[in-house]
Amino acid sequence: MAEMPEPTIERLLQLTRVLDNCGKPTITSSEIEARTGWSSHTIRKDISYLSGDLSSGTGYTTSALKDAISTALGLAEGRSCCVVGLGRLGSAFLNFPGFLEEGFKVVAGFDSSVNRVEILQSPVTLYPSYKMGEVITRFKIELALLCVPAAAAQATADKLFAAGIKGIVNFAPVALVAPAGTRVRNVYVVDELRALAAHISCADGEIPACGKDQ
Amino acid sequence: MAEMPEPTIERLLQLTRVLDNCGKPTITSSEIEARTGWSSHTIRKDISYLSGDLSSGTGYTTSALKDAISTALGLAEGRSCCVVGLGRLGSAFLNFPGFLEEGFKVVAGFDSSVNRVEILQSPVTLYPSYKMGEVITRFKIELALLCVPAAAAQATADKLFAAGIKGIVNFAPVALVAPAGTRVRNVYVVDELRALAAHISCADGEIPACGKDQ
DNA sequence: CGGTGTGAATCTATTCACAGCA
DNA sequence: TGCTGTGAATAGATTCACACCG
Repeated sequence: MAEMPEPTIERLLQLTRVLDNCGKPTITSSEIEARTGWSSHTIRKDISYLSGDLSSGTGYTTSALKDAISTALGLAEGRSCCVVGLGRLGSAFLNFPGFLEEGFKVVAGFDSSVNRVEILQSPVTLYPSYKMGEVITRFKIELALLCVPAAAAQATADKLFAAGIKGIVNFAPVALVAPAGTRVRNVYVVDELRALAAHISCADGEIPACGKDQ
Repeated sequence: MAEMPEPTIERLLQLTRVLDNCGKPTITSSEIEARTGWSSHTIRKDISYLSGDLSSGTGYTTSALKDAISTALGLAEGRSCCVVGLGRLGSAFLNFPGFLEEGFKVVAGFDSSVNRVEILQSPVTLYPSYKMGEVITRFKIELALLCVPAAAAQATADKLFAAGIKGIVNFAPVALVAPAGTRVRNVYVVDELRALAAHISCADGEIPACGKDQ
């Protein structure tokens, strides 16, 4: 079995969302094409990277496919994560049930304000930021949701990586520098709007040169 | 000037974040490499798709580069957008100043609950959902932030596209089907964690086949 | 020289075409 | 016949190599 291309991984990740909402025991590659816009060829190729007994003659068994993606991508492991920066966004994550449902356990929250750490009600244990290193090591936390202000984002990320964090979901509008072997994924709504706007300009021909649609 | 590859567009969009936070009048491709992980070759190639007088002999003039990206990608236009679904997330967007700073104007909010529309305080005019088509046409709204529950997401998206919306930022954990000429960008934190987890598994060698790092 | 700009070469991903299976 | 699975062909993006400019 060959190495999975990066885009394939991204599509398989998305594909589980389609399978969750398809409501049928079986699904064909062309049905997936209709729901995603990816060509059935691409989808079949993507799925061919997985192993297992997936095609019941006609179409794939949705549950088997979901499981295959889950194990192939190492999503069945139940990883620990933490929330860093307990402002409006960060504290909302403390009470969000969706993480557990997908196998992620939020085991700690951090904030530089000791006061806030003491006052906030939360089902997750909260710590002042200076305990980050210790707590991350102790609970073997691998992932972090970084919700601090932009100005503090890089410094905080540095501490997280030093403590052994492997991946950060970054909510600050800043491009973080990250050491080798780690990953950052940025979530910033304005940037999503900008990406959409770029493609609109392109489609309208307002703009000289630009990639094509879908 | 050739067509811009899709990945180039994505990187140029990200690049403005680096330029915003670099604090210098000029920046070289290798400095950008250090801050982003993309090779200086790739960056120079990306920038070569832009037009204008960008390289002052040594390095690029940051402000000129920012402007060039902005015009090349059609981001200088001041597009109108709306918020659909005024729950916790949606109503937070009504008061968020970051959109305007980047040239996006939130001109309407919609919710299926007439009651909620009447009660909510907001700097943005709010409407009941059945007025979506009319309002979107009247104000030439091009973009939507879709913050409705997962079960309502596709139906609402269909109405938005029918009304002429060109791009949706989707916060529901659902893969939306979208007509040709339109775009959807998904923002869902759990999926970001899953992507990180997939790459961790890969790096740890826990998983048979998988793309490589960075 | 230390940088940028860009055609050519390499590497990667997608699409095609067809064999195999229910 | 309609679908999956996969090597081969095409298209696409990145990397390289070198000319060129301050």
